[in-house]
Amino acid sequence: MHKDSPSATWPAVRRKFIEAGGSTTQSFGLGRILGQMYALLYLSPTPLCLDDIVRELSVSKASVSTTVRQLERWSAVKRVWVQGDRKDYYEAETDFHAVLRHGLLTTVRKKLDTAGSQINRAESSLRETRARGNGKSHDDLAVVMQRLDHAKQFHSKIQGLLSNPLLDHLL
Amino acid sequence: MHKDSPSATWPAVRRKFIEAGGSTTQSFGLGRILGQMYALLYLSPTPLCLDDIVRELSVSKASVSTTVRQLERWSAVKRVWVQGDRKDYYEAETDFHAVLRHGLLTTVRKKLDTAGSQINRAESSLRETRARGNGKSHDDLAVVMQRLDHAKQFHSKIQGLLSNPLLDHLL
DNA sequence: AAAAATGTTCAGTCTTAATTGAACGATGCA
DNA sequence: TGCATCGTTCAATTAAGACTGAACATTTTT
Repeated sequence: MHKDSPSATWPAVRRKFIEAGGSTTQSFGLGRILGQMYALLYLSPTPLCLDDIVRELSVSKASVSTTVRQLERWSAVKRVWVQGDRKDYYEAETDFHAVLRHGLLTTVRKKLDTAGSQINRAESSLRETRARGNGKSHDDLAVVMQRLDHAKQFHSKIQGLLSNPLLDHLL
Repeated sequence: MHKDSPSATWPAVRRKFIEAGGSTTQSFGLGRILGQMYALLYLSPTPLCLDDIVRELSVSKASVSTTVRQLERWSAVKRVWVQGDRKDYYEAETDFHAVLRHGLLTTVRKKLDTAGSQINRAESSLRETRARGNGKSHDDLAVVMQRLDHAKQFHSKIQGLLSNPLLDHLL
């Protein structure tokens, strides 16, 4: 009998962690590189430049360039200045709370917005349709209207929750 | 000048709504059919069988079969019995609260779980590594350890939040 | 000014995962 | 039992979008 990982080397541990970050973001539908890159920066005690990242993750510079800007938009990483080097250096934002609020929540909110406006459009179209008696029985239309209302109501409840200051408190 | 949609027909309104559902779920990384199917059932005053859905969405029966089971697992639809028909009929669960809790939250929780266990594994590996002095400066290792701890802490905070009864209250 | 270094953009490739078609097992029916 | 109806499964296809290579714009260095 032998122990599974009796003594992992530091680079091995790091690689594992980065890989884990990648598959996590991948499982959430964001790309793999996003997570790998954030993990890499998160474990790095010093800021890294684009080519560092290219080297560490062996991905194209194009990917790094676009992904780093995505992470920046989410305030998950920030650009930092390094003495006497014109390269751009990046470090991870360690305040997850800020990342979540500024990045994830606003993204979700945006998607829910477009969904909501489509519900509204459907509802008002339907209201017009109902005026003229189009094919559908009156009872059926009533059911549908009631459901659209229900959906609208739920939608705004969620929207409210996502911008509820109480949520910030819980985090 | 003319009004944009002065009088949409009922089938047109419905198609729009279904399409909207599809693109919403798609934008969240779940397939397109999932949303279309739920939207269809949600607007239907009566339960539908698999072939109804195949006809309405013009998708393969295979897709309908697998997707309906996914929706069922999330308790987003439920199977209902129809007098003297051996086909399976389905209707939408209109209690979004239940769907969210039973479907979405458990899914997210599961993904966070695997992420969390990977953080833990990394941390304990690193603890071992630190015992022997492997390459890295002691200060750097300290920073990394501190960050892994920080991540672990945040992770459990989120896990807690997701199973917080207070969350149910807010919904 | 030429060359090098750096970051960005975009058309094209490649990977992942959604979707399908066809074969199958099961269940009811004549 | 033979036939029809349903639903499921799985290998294969297809579509979506992640990722790349090469060309480019910009700034720095020689």
